[in-house]
Amino acid sequence: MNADKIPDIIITRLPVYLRALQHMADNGIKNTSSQELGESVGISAAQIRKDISQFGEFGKQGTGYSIPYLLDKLREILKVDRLWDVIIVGAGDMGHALARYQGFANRGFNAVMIFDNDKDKVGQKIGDLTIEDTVDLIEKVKSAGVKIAMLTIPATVAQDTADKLVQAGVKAILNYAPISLNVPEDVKVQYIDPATHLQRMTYYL
Amino acid sequence: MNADKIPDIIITRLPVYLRALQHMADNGIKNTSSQELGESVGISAAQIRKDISQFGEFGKQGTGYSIPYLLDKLREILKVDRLWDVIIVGAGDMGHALARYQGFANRGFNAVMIFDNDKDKVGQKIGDLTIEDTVDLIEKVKSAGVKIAMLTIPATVAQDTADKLVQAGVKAILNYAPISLNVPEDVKVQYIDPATHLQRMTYYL
DNA sequence: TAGATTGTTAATCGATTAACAATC
DNA sequence: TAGATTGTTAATCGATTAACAATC
Repeated sequence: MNADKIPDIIITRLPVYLRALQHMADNGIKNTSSQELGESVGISAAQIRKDISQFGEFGKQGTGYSIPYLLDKLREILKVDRLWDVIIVGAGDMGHALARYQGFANRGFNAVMIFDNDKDKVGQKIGDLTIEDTVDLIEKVKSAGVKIAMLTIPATVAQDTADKLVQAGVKAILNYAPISLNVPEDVKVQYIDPATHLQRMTYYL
Repeated sequence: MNADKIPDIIITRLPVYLRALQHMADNGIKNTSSQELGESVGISAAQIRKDISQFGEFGKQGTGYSIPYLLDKLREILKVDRLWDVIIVGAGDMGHALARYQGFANRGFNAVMIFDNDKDKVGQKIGDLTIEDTVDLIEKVKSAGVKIAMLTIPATVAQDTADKLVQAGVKAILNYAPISLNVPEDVKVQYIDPATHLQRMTYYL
């Protein structure tokens, strides 16, 4: 294991490798090469080898990588060899979709609470979850020790709510609100904004 | 206007600038500086100036950028100074959420069709749209000339469906299915996978 | 005018690629 | 063994930052 600081850009690629390897494993494939993995994710073989080798020697000359072994290692590196509790803030259409999303459990995540500030929604059930009042967010998240939140609320209240999440001890925010958030250095934010993503492609049309 | 090839990474940042500037404009702010814009999106002032200057001289020494003017220019560059028709493939929770999403219209996009291969869903209404049968996708998309699609279907059928989209003439795919897609060079793909995004943050927890 | 801020250059920094010895 | 493929080095390529003349 290398003790140096790993570049952020490498960390962003590892989940993509993990996903592709999981897909191969699901199809009963036991081994792969940097070449093959690279083709499946659209990244050069050299870069795949370089990225993976930052964390140890997980391959074998001549035969490549054992998929189950590499899966184990990547999950360990990304710390998804466990189940993280996650909260959802905002019970609109997107919050509903996330609360019902089946793809989290086998990738390391478990939605444990959903909040909304609309009193009419509080108490309603979405799947296993009951919508809770946002006024209780800080207290409940803090005492449950949840570190990860998904934000699906209007842009107008997103910064305020992010501040509350930070107060509650949240360290990772997946932000669906179409606005940039300002958070302390030790809090990570990832952005999902469909319009922004679409606008990254229209330039080329 | 610079005729050189603009690096892809610059194009990915422009929509973020656009979003922040729109936000400022909504608050009645008329001018900004690279410094101020940079702070709001978490990017250095030098980089903002460099990015923007690839396309022309849109600022003024001493006073910075006129927000309405820069908005116009960025929309023109990104080609979102018009309304793009977009289709949704997959009428599950995520497809529903996108079909009802209010944030597209004022950012250059208009959902015009939604498809699903479940015969029980075909004919049902979601907002203004009626769910159509995926078997008709190629024909309908081709004849309507739609160039942009959002894919909210299971990973198992995503590649097949992407191939159909390509056949239908689609050149930009926003892929919500948790799998890497292989498409021709002239087709752009953006990925939105909440589990992948979350896994990019757990490493740091 | 004086102060502020751009657009741009050069320097620095970091990421990607090519190539190959090591070795399974 | 012969063929394949890794991990790693050095070279290349590209992106970011610092600094400042130009100028509003």
